[in-house]
Amino acid sequence: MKDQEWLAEILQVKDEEKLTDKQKKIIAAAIEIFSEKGYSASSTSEIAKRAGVAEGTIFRHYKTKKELLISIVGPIMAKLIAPFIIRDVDKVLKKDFDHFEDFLRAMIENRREFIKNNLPVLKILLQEIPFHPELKELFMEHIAKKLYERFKRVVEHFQKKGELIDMPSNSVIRLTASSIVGYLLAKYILLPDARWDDEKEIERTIAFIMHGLGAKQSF
Amino acid sequence: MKDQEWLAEILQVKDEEKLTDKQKKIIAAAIEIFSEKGYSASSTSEIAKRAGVAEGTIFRHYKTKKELLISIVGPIMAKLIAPFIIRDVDKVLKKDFDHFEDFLRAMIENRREFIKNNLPVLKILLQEIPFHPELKELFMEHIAKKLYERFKRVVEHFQKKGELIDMPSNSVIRLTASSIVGYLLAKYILLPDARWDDEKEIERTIAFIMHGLGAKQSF
DNA sequence: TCCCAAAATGAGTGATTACTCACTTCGATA
DNA sequence: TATCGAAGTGAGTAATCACTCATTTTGGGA
Repeated sequence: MKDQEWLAEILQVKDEEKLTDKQKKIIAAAIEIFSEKGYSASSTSEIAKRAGVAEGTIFRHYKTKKELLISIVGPIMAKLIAPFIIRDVDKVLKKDFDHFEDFLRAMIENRREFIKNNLPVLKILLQEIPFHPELKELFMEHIAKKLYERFKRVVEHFQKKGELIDMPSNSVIRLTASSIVGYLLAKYILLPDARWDDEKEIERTIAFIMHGLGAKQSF
Repeated sequence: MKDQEWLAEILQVKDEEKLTDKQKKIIAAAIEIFSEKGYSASSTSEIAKRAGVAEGTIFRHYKTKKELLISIVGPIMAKLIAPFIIRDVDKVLKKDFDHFEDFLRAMIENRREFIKNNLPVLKILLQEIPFHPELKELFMEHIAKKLYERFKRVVEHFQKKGELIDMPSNSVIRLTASSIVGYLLAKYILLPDARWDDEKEIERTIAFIMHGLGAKQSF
């Protein structure tokens, strides 16, 4: 783990709780080990050892191992959609962006830093969601649903403006999200060691989406 | 587990080994439990119990738990690229497909059934690849690399034909794969319970790719 | 300096883990 | 039908698991 900016970021979320020095070390160690071996294959004894802490200290602050997982992975979900909540999307639509293209560019730029800084935690989230129904519901109900609703309004706004193709918004969202998530997944997970000309790749991705969904033709 | 066509499919690969009845039950149980709880959280005792077999029987056929995992997940990789190996891609290009579009359609159609029948095993593969270097290398070296090479030749073929945009083949592949994998992931993993008008969604996806990468303009 | 609640400790708990092995059962062949 | 290697068994093993708790250490206010 060369880079530990994510620690600062996740701790910032939890600052209100005034964490002990050892608590911070526990969280840091847990993130490292969970993302290296997966939640189930990680033992509390190993986390304690890497944190330089007695095993009992972990259970003083977290009743169970799963509570430790959720305390790590929960806060990241809120931050994931924060920029879509804080500024109301309607205002964003009417003032800031003349074109869908600009909206996409701003969104990618906005979330890129966040993803880079929180990569290990996002990896854990992605890995564990299928196996923890509480996590899945937390994500689906409070994150995916809201993200979907807001994105849908953006899409329909630009469809009415005649900028986007006349296609069910579900499909527009799926195709747009696939392209963007595909880029992020390739860059950060599949081929993290490859050389990436990020600016060009992002522009290619945006151009691809706009040509694919532009309102030149109908289906 | 309503549908168990995948059992027939994976056993078909292993037929040469003349598996015992109990061996088949072990494999079936292991696939179910691995895909339900993940490899690490699955115990050999539970697998034995669900297979209706003594725990020792598992270790008569597989030295370790990990060997059982690999015996399940390994063969599926070969089948994943089989259609790209059996018929040489060059012949496919020169005879069967006049347009990139037709190639995409045939590829999606071809792999759809396979993915449907092998979903639990593919889920296990996807989940466990990050944590098992042997698996990762097996996949990267023998599957991803070959798939990439062949796909690259297809893309460059249609670029020379003037059908595809003048863009680095890496980016063309990334954008195409994102769109297709995005559709399959959404249909089978993210929203398996939603109603899908598959024919329309596939046509939308292909049209999206062709408009996005068609040779009308250059970058 | 004393005090005390919160923080931290680490030996100890029973349960569960992957895996072993001496033994029994099975089934094809001679 | 007798034989023999492979298939199957299940009690047993040491190690490790998440978690507990009586006890000690710590740090800030009086």
